[in-house]
Formats: sequence, C-alpha cells, structure tokens
Amino acid sequence: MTIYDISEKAGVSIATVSRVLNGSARVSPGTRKKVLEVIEACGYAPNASARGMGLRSLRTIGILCADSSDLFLAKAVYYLEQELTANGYESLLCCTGYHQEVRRSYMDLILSKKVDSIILVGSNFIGSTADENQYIREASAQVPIMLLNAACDAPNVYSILCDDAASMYEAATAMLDAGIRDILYLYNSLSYSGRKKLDGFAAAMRDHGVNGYEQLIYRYSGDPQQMRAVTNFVADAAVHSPAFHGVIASEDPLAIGAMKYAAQRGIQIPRDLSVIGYNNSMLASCCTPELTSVDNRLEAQCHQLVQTLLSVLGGEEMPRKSVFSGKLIRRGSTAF
Amino acid sequence: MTIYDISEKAGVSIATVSRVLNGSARVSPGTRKKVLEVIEACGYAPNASARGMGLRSLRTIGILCADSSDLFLAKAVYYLEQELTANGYESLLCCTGYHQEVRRSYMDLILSKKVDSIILVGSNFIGSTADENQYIREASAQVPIMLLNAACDAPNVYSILCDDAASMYEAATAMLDAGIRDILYLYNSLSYSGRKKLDGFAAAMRDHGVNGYEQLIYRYSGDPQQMRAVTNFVADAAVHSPAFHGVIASEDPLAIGAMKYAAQRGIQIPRDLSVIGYNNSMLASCCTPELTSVDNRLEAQCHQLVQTLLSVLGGEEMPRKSVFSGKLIRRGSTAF
DNA sequence: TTGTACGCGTTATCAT
DNA sequence: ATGATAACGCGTACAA
Repeated sequence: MTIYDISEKAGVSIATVSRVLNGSARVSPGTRKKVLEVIEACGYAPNASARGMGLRSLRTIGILCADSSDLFLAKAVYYLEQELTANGYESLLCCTGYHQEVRRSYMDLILSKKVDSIILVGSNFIGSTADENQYIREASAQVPIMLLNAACDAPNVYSILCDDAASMYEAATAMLDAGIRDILYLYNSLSYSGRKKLDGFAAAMRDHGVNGYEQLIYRYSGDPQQMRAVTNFVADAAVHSPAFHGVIASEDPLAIGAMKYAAQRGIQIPRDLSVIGYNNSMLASCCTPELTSVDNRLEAQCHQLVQTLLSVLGGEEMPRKSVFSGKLIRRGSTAF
Repeated sequence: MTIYDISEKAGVSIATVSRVLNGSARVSPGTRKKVLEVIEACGYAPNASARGMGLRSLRTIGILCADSSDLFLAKAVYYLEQELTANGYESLLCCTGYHQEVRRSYMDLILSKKVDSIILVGSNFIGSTADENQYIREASAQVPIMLLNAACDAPNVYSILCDDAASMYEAATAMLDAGIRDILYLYNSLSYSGRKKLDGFAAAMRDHGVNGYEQLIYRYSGDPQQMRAVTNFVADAAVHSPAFHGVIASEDPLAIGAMKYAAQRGIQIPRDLSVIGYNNSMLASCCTPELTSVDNRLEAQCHQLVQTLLSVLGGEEMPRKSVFSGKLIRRGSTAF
C-alpha cells in the first residue's frame, strides 16, 4: 500500500495525497476529506524510509545512556521518550555501558542512522579534559547534541542540568547545621555530575571549618545495583575510618547500602546515624526509615531538554545551558 | 557524502562500493582495499533511509513496553537492547502506558516505521479474550511479534515466558509447608502473567485444603512505584481482614509495601510475618530484612527471545512458545 | 570481476 | 487547487 495506491483510489495525484498527509493548506476541503477517507479505509501509513529520504529526517532522536536499567537513567529515558513521542519523534535507544571507547563507535553508529539529534543521558559521557570530549564536538558538527545532567561548552551542544554542587552543598550544610560534623561521603563515579557533587560537599565542609573530612571520603567503584557489595564496602570503610555520625551519598543505592550496614550493626537511624541520598529515586521510599534525598528535578530537566531540542531543530536560537536547582527532600533517615 | 562520492574517489562504480559495503564476495581484494580506504578517509556511512528502501528493512526492532521506568520492564528493555545491538539491530523504544486503546495506535505507528519485528515487553499487552488480542494478530500479518513474559497463540507470534503459575504455586507451597496458612495475597494487575500467578496461588491454597483464602486476596490498582500508597493500602487491608501471618505479592514493590506496613506496626519479619515477592528485583536486596522473591529468569528469557527472533527473521522454523521455570530465592523475609 | 540502469516511496519544485 | 516530474541514496538484476 503506497501513496500511488491511495492517489489512484481517491482519483487524485500523489502530490495531493502527499499534501494531505503533510497538512498543507493548499488542498480543498472536499479533496482532503475524500483522500483522508481512502487513507482510513486502507489503513495506509506512509513508509518511514522513503519519507526520510525526501525530508532528510526520520524524525528520530537517538538516546544514548550507559545502562537503561539504572533507576535514575531509566526514569530519564522514560520521561524523554514520552515527551518525544508526544511531539511526533521516535526514540532510538542505545545502551553503551560505561566504557569510553565503546561510546565513540556507538555515536558513529547512531549518527549513520540519520537521527535528528542525539541525547546523552547521564553525565558519565563527559570527561574532565577537552580531549575526552572531542567525540562530542565532532558529532555536534552533524546534529545538535543534548546533554542531560551534564554540561559541555561547545557549539551546537546544549546542556540541561541540575546544580549538583549547590544541591550537595545545601545537603551537607543541613547536616552540619544539625551538629553532625563527622560525615562519610560515598560516591561512585567521577563523572561530570559526580565531580560537582564532590566539590559541593568539600566546599561545605571547608566553609564550616571541618578538618580532615577527606579521610571520610570513599569511592565505591562496583555496580551500585549490587546492594550486598555496597553494604560490605560501607562496613569495610567503617572499620578503617574514624567514627562518623552522618552519611551523604552521591546516589540513593549507596545511601541504602549505608542504611543496611547500620541495620547489621544495630546502629539506629536517625538517632545514631543520619543518611542523605541523591536522586530522590523510588529506593528512597522503599527502606525503613525512608531516605532523605536530593531531588534533582529530573522530570523538569527532561521536559526542558525536549523543548529546547524542538526549538533548536526549528531553527530558533536557544540557551546553551539550562540549570535547575535541586531540593532536599527530608524523610526519616535524618532528624533535621 | 554519498555512495557516488565514494565510487568517484575510488575510481569504481557505485555497485562495487555497495558490494564492499555489504560484504559481497564478488569483489577483488585490491578493489575492496581501495574502496575501504576511501570510505575510512571520508568517514562515510551509508544513509539508513535509503538503505531501508532498498532492503525493505532497517534492521530495527520496535520495543513496546508500558513504562520503561518500571524496575522489571527497565531490566527487560536493557537486556533486549544489549542483545539486539550485539546482533546488529537497532532498538526503537516506545512506551505506551497502561491503556489498551493507546496500544493499538502505537502498534500502527511503529509498524509504519518498517521495523523488522515488534517485541511486546510485559504481559499487560495480552488480554483474556481473543477479541482483545486481535490487534496483535493483525500486526503479526506484517512482521513477527515477540512476547516477553506473556503468551498468545497465533501464527507468527512467539511467546517467551516463565511458568508463573507453577512458580507461584511453589512459593505458596513453601509458605504453607512452613505452617503458615493465613496468607495475604497482593496483586496489581490481571495481565496474562497476573492471572497465572493468581491461579497458581489459588491452586496451592486449594490443594493444601485452606478454606476462605479468597478473603485475603487484595488488588492494589494504583501505581506500584508509589510506596506510601502501597503501604497505606496494605494497612487498610489489614484492618478489614482476618489476621494473616504471610504475605505473597505478585510484584516486589507490593511486598515492600507489606514490609513497610509491618515496620510501622512493629510486626517482626520473619518472626511474626513472612513475606514473598516476585521478580527478584533490586528492591529485594534494598530492604531489611531482605526480601524472599521469585526469580523469573528475565535475562535468560530476553536472550532466548532475541535468539528466536533472529532465527525467525532468518527464515528458520522456531518454537512458538518457550517456557522457563522460575525459582524461589530465599532471603531474610522468610524463615523457611 | 565490474558497470549500467532501474526501482523503492516520498517530498518538493515547478507548471497549469 | 492540482498534477507531472525530478530528486533523494542505495540495492540489485542484468549485461558486459
């Protein structure tokens, strides 16, 4: 069933059918009605590949993320897909894993599919050196690149993110103000966002005159979804460290690990230990007591990202960087 | 940069370039080498749309799921995408939500993109009447339809699933054998899989001569990710029901809700209450004590699904239904 | 082994 | 308002 079949059945030319299909104003109401009827009756739908050739666009956006089963990334992918679909775009999903080299080839692969743009979900796509981000600049020569929860200053690259440094500063300050100065900081990766969080934490500690806080900073480099490993890691860290009465984690799963460690040791939360997570994911309300966590406005970020993208594709000039403010959501794992 | 540019630079015809591109054997090593060099130098990649027109395939698989941020579905989507990418296929992701009517239009939409197949992830795509599944039969006239965690008997429809009835029967039996006969059964939806689980539970109760078990069967019809609502629901159910010393849930989040209810009431797990979840998701190891849960072999299912799909696309005859056995993973929420 | 020429289904540019 | 027709980039019979 092609546009030729429809044009024949409707007694018009393919040009007219195409116009109806694309909502052109230059079609008489009668003709339009007739064509639409035939289309409906035949259950005809235009061929996407052919359309892509003519339009030089498949109305498809490539979504790259490290792992779409990660709680945070999964939410982001979901919001993005919803918003894109609502605006008539398809989502080509690609999970790259966490290895930098693999990323490059995935970018090339997805670019060859003639996507209209690429969204990089999560900040682990951004390195700390210009060199590491070269592949992004190269890709941005072809299509606009959208960054969710990360930033990179380059032409045709648009960054949507939360001010993680400020949010973490706020979280740490809340804990410090409650009189807790021995804080274990757990993080997982030094992605763009990971560095910002760490910076924010360190700044808060310094500004409040805490000495030696660095000794309580730990990096867990395993899979955060493996709760047992996280728990063991925290337990191990506790053995080799000065005492601590607060835990701040760069991701909710790490905070959950700390809570499980506490449960094992019989340490009462929040009486003996206060815990703050990050992302305000579902996990925060799955544990007992529930986890205080930083909400980084993921849904708003995704909305803004797609709106920005649509405008850019429409040829509008748009801000290259949109920064949201996070918010500390207080729950049972903290008394303040 | 088109195939014409390459052919010109390499001093051959586009047919030869095309042959090199598609790995045809009918090219002399020298020519092949030269063409590849030019392709490399130019960073040329064939246009997917044009290729799709010629090949009548974009090597793209449509993945439909209700909500890719659901823990279970997200894992499935991840495994599927990985496996498909490894085999040179793209994944077009589409989240339909839980409304039947919306589904139909999404199917049509994705079919018009000329995908090579559609994977329906999760059993809520399958209704209990033949009429409800008509849209699947219609779609299967165009491309093979793959069902993950559900079954539908129709030509060109392939079902990969876990024997949820048997798994649930086993779980309930384990609890009954431990002497717990007053069991609260929590479920969320009567999808294909949801019905099987309920059937399995009911069968176990009957076979063990438990009377009046129906009074302790509750359906929570809200969003399972809203833990507070789930917890309240369980608390409410407890007020209006006979006493119970066991909980079996059709999904981990519901089981977590039961555990949170218990924590609120000061009910000790597993001493006073045993809890079993389903899916063996990350949540099972996030709570304290950890949750005993049924593992339904999601990764194996996804692997089998893609292998079956590839074979079907290759023209092979394949089994129309592949059934895996689930396994009860025992953790701290049960003493048996 | 290699090249020519056509078809794929659509959009867009012209005429009319 | 409508129709004829040329791209669009690639795969592939068919011919050489």
